[in-house]
Amino acid sequence: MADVAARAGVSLKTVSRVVNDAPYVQPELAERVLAAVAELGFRRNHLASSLRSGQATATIGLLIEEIANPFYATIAGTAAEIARQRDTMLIIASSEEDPAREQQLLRDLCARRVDGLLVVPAGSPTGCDHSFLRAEVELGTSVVFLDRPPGNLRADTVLLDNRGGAREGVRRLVAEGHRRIAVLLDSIGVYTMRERLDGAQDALVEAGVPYDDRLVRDGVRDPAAAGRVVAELLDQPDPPTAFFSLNNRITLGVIEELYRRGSDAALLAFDDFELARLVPYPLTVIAYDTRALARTATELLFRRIDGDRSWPRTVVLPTELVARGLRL
Amino acid sequence: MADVAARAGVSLKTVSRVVNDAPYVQPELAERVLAAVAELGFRRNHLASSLRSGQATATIGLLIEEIANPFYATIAGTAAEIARQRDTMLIIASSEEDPAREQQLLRDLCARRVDGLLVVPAGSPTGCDHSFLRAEVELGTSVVFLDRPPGNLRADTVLLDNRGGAREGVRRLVAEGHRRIAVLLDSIGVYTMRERLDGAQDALVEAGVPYDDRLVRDGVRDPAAAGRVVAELLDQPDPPTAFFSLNNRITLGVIEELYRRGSDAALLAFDDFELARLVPYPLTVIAYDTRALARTATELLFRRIDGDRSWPRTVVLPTELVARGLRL
DNA sequence: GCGTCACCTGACAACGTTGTCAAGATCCAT
DNA sequence: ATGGATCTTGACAACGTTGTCAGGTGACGC
Repeated sequence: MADVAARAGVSLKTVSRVVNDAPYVQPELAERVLAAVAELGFRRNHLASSLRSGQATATIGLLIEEIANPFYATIAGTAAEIARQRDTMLIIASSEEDPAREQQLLRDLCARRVDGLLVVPAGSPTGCDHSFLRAEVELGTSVVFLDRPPGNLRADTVLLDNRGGAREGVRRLVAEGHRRIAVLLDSIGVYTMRERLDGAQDALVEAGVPYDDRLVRDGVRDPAAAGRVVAELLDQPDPPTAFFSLNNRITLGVIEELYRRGSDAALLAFDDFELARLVPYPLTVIAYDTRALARTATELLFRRIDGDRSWPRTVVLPTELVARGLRL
Repeated sequence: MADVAARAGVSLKTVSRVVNDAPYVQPELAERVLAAVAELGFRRNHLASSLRSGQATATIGLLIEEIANPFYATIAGTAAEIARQRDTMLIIASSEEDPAREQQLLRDLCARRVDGLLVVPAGSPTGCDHSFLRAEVELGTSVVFLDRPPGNLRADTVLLDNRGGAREGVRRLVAEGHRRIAVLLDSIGVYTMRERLDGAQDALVEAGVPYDDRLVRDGVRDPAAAGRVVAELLDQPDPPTAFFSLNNRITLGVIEELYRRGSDAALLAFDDFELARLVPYPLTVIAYDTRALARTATELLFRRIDGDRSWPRTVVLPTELVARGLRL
């Protein structure tokens, strides 16, 4: 910048004014400055700029579990889109469900002085503790949680109606006459899984269906494991007549095994997925609007960044039952 | 930091030494400093730090077309993973196939003084011009291109063997006796599409199959459009006996329409996808290792960041034909 | 007693910006 | 002419760090 100033024969401050198109610069001088900028290939250093001005790095951080997962990819895409409308860059970090790593990444993001943070808390058996963020929040970093609530911190939160959705879905299974419903889940440590399981139990209790906890299988981490669990459950005496899969990775494995066996068990699955229509087994999915989840959270975040100091709010978005799959 | 220094009764520099655990600090002083850090909730300002030290923002930029697309999400996830091993953050930006936006985003990333840039160039009919990056490269920002080559710039590039893969696939169709092969593509402006189409033509030419350009359909932007194009082609006299879909979004629409009609046309498709095994129509996919693509590019980038000044290289990764889908 | 060396500490400037302020120029209405 | 308002410019300090350098202490060998 000093070089530009020298070349244009003006002061540093005038160059600064021109590159920020501030008022009160003679057109002729501005032109000289712009020429010098072009010749020298000058580019404003965003770091120095936001260091000086204290706030406004025009960057927000997004902390999710895993970028490659379509759910989080959709969230990231939506957040990036809204951020771009405000010329804000998005730093994405993955915690891989590890609370320690989550904390480290959040601290690092704060050290980079992001304007705000969108956080999907890492699931953990002990429950996450986000109280370390309080200092940052007071220091001016806005934080919004999505998909899962924070631990030990009051902040804006956007959730899905996991419990209500699961309840509705299982109600339908019960209404269709199912009494033995197997539930497959990834990890009971994760908030959304607990909620969905609770919703299923709500529906069973209200219908007076006895609860058989041998039908609930935790720790189903991937499609292959899901397939094995389905096989095992179907091979036992008095097998389940319906399956409830609590996430879409599990759903894939369940479908494959049910299709392979030509089973006629009912299938209820949390999470819609793009190819659900083309899958060779009929199922009911509990769908929701992932983009709306991300949009709500990101807009809430920007409202905070813009200075909204009102009381933190929690938004819960609805789910919907949708029939999917091919009836071959 | 000044507050910490005051509280611990030491100089700024000593605090700096402690928080960077530099040598030559008395344990007792270090302890006092750490106590002050904890009490005051001090957090090092990464911006100021990298401003001072000139280089090393510990941040890289990734420019892709669209985060929500699973292909790019996989790339982003892989890049983030490798970056994290080096305590580097990842800024992700989407160009949405718009070269002007791409240029603006790349300039912005450079202004943020990222250590390096991973770029999937935006496809455009006119071909992209990345010469504006030359100044940045000379100024010290490393750049690696992936999936598509840069325009007017010599830089490391990691590509897939689009042409070879398409050639192999179409060779197989021809070997099975197909003579009328329809090709559906998104946009001929995109490098990968041109290469794949060229590969298909290579195979036809070498087999002496006459080329009917009414069977090549450009501008197929989404699954619904693909379905309509398939319907139209099959309804005309002398319909194609095989379809070649040049990307996976098109493939979904083609499958749906072929399945709906109970067609027996052969289907060849570029890009594998997770549910390909469960789709109700047999197809051959041209698969490749997306993670390897991203890994190669990211490792190349870090080698450059670490000071590798050797001649820019271009890496081409192989593709593979895989049978997918259910034969109902 | 003196030089050498390793260890420890702090003053100061610098990184590249921009906010603050003061001062000069110009214009208009009194 | 005079006062005031508006426009235009630049000197300077500051943002929060860290590299450089100079200086201090103590131990050791001669």
